[in-house]
Amino acid sequence: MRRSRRNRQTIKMSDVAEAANVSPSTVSLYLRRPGAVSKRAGAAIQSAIEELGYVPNLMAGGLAAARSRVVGVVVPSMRNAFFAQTVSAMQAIMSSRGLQVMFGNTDYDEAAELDLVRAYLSWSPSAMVITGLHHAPLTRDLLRAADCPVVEMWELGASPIDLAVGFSHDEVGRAQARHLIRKGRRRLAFLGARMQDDRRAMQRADGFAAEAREAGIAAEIVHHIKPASAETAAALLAKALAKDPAIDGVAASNDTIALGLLFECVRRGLDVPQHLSIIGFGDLEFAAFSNPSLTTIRPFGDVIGEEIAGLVLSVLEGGERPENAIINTGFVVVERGSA
Amino acid sequence: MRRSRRNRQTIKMSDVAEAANVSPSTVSLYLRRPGAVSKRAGAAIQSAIEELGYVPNLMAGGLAAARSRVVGVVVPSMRNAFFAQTVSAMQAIMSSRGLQVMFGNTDYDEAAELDLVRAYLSWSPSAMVITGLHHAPLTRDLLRAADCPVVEMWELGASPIDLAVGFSHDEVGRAQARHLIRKGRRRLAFLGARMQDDRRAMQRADGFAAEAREAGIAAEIVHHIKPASAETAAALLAKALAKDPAIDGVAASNDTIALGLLFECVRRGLDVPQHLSIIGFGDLEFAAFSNPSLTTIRPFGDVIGEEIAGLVLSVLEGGERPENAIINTGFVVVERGSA
DNA sequence: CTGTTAGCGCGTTCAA
DNA sequence: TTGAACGCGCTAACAG
Repeated sequence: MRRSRRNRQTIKMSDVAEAANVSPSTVSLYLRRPGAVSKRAGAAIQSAIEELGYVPNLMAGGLAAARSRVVGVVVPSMRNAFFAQTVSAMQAIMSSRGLQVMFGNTDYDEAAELDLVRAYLSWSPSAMVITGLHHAPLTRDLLRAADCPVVEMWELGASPIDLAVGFSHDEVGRAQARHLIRKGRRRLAFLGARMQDDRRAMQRADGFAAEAREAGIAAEIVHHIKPASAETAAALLAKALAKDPAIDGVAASNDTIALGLLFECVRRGLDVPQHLSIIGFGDLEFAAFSNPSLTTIRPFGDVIGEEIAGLVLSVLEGGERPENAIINTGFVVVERGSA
Repeated sequence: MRRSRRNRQTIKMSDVAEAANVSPSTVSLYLRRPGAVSKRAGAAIQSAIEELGYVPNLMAGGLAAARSRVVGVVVPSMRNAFFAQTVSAMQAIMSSRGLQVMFGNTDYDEAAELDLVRAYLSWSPSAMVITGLHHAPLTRDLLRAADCPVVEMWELGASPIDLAVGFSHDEVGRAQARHLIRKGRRRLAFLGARMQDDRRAMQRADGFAAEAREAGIAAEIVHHIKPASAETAAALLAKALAKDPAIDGVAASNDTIALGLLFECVRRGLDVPQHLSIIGFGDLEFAAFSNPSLTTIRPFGDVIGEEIAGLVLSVLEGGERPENAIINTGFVVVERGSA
């Protein structure tokens, strides 16, 4: 029966100490700073650990140190390839340095975000990583009061709580508009899904509109309440064409929408990029496969994850703290067939 | 300066107890079983908690209980949409019941898997969730000795350590072959990426070959060492055609390969499904968008996550344990244009 | 470099 | 139903 709770003979630090003929605190010290212990003691401890199969109890350690090796990570959705990429890259590095990633999805819900932040803070984490710069006031307060580095990611612009790693979505929208304009397009539209929840998509839309306005070019912003999908894309295109049948260049809030648009254009017999130029955002794997292939914007999600891991590790280990560091990971326009 | 460690005034259970005029253990009892405390005391405690903004210290609780509300989850890669879906679905349910998900990617490396398992076990988790049924012997031993439910997911077949939720990859391979045969295809091939690491892909290939053999039909298995991508797919197709230029039906180890094949067929002027039928695996979002759209197999990754959450929660709460439960979440063939 | 001494904040007996 | 006592396994001063 595997359910009994107290039956397992757990090897603890004092057992290791006894086997190695040293005191528990020497073992503890060896585990945390191997160099601070004599070679003889270190070797004895190491072999005792291996023979006994000792595994440290991280909860006890965390309780005593008032700090755990946990990093709390809050994202809108891991189903989104962006965040999956960032969190995976981050986890790989952190894991190799003894940090454990706890993650949760908010599904763009501020109440869920607050719950997750509260839950993670109750583990006395080594760091908190959260998506975006906008949070409920209470969430912000909790994070500001947190006794650990706080990294806000995937967005730059407003003033961060502590550290920030990401890029400007306003700039992305502007780059989308500039690209279409450079291609000779003069009647633009930005098509976005679920922008009422996704503030970063909204910022891209605003940047897009601003850039067009400054260039003296017409630009519609069309949005749909539902999340990105092929159907949403079809509905968005219909709506945009209804507003202005002569639209010749569109930016999509993400590549799922952009690919859906490509698909819908085929269905309608609209030639891309002849009649309509399309530029996406995200550079999904399939952006390169479509026909025509999708011109889009690549944001470097993995770099965001790596930078965050580096930042957190340097704060934790170096002691040297890049106070209020802001890292811009940038983005590039990937020009392909659709625009 | 946010780096000082002991400066934050943490509200602890004893503070709540004092404010509510009860003893700490009554507060503890109230938190764990609200019904076991008198109405008066309960109300007093509740308001004290809210006024003080008390947040339980999960490490202290876990240490005392010899068990944390952590669930360790080990997947090959969160970048893989399958696992992102499963883990997200699981996390959503678990989080609503007070369980925290800690996850890590193995990148199909058994040593990395072992490290992660060891790390998660040192948190005295409430449950362990791991991908597949095959692990290093030591990993298996650790998991078998673990004092918590262990769920192996995304694979059924061999005998599980404890609980299992998934489906048979052998059956998937057979279904792919059957579908192609039913479509009148007589010269088959299975094209797989990175099958030396991905045992489940290998099982699909074996099932595919077995089914073809039993039907008296030729079937090649072609593989490529590198991970799935458009280039890998192109190389695989070239290799398959070199082995047998008359191949008329292929199954891909996943939809990324399948979509890459579709793309490569366009490039080569091979009509799909006229000259070549293609069936994938995974039902990626873009399988429905391609031209022709991709016939594939849908595995219900979210259901796997939900079932796991339900299983774990019932073991943890119900006490009733579905000992050695095996849940088959199945799969369906999604017929579209490519086969 | 090592050992001693005190807790970390809470769950869990058990007696009242 | 409540409270007192005890200890979970470890870290962090400090003294030697």
